[in-house]
Amino acid sequence: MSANSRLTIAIHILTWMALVGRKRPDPVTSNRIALSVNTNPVVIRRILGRLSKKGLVRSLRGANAGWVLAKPPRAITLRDVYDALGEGPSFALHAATPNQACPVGRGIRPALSRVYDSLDGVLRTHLARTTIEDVLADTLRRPNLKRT
Amino acid sequence: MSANSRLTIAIHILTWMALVGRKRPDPVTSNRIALSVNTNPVVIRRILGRLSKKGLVRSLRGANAGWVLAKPPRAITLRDVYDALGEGPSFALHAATPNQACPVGRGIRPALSRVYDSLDGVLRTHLARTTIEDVLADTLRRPNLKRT
DNA sequence: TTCGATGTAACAAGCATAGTTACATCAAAA
DNA sequence: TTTTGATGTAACTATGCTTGTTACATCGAA
Repeated sequence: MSANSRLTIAIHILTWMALVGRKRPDPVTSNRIALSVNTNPVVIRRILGRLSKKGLVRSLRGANAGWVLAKPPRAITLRDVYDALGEGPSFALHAATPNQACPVGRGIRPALSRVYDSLDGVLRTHLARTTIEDVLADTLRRPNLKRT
Repeated sequence: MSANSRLTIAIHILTWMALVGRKRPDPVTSNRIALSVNTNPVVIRRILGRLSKKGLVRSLRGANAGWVLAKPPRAITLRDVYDALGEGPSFALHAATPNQACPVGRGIRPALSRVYDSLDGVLRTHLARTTIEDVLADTLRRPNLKRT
């Protein structure tokens, strides 16, 4: 392990909401979601907060409070989720500034930034090809064929 | 920040070795490399160790000891470097096993694994298109045009 | 007004990362 | 054969991120 699991949790949340939303459109609580994800409701709310800032979900308050999808599952791509989380790039540059007196130390950071930016673009383009609906369908496909 | 910088350091090392190797093919020490990267020689040796296991560099011992590239810079792609480091995937699955009594909790991990594996493939395909020679060329290009 | 959930701050435990010291090992050169 | 300087790796530390947790003010429909 080394990376964080926030994208996984976010997709899990949205996929679960998509499934539940098929039967009733009522808002769901962070508590119920946490039961499926198996974590603390605050962890769920933290991520839902980011998703709501980007318009993927909405929170309702008062009696019958909770969360609802702001778009149909087919209109939410994994790229939307990735962008909503606003994580930094997958690869970090140097922890300490490299030697600026060295030609490589001077020029490597901009060169690598370009590589990493390009990678991020490829990543996001690829993520855009899968929707929450796709993930839900794939998630529900497997458990049925229980033969090994 | 959040990700590690080992890929950055590894590429820096190889790029620096490629530049120095242009003038003389002599082995270079982890100490000299560390001066360009601005870190501790042990950090350099740790990464060189992984690169040598995958045949990208070779270490020489005795008098005049040090490191040399095992291939020309044009024959080393960033995918080779990425693979040599053997880092895990960019996105982690759940820290705690999701609720297996829930259809989503049960099926989401295999579904996401497929997504992440596919992402890794795209990533590596893209990395394969850039060589250390390319990075060196790009690294040396900028510093000359010092106008702002 | 009540009541249950949101939204967020604050803190703890566990890990990974990067840096550092120390030292055994090695092999070419003298 | 001895010297010498660098490799290769273990061990430890400081720092920061991640996740989990408690606590609580805020909100708004019933």
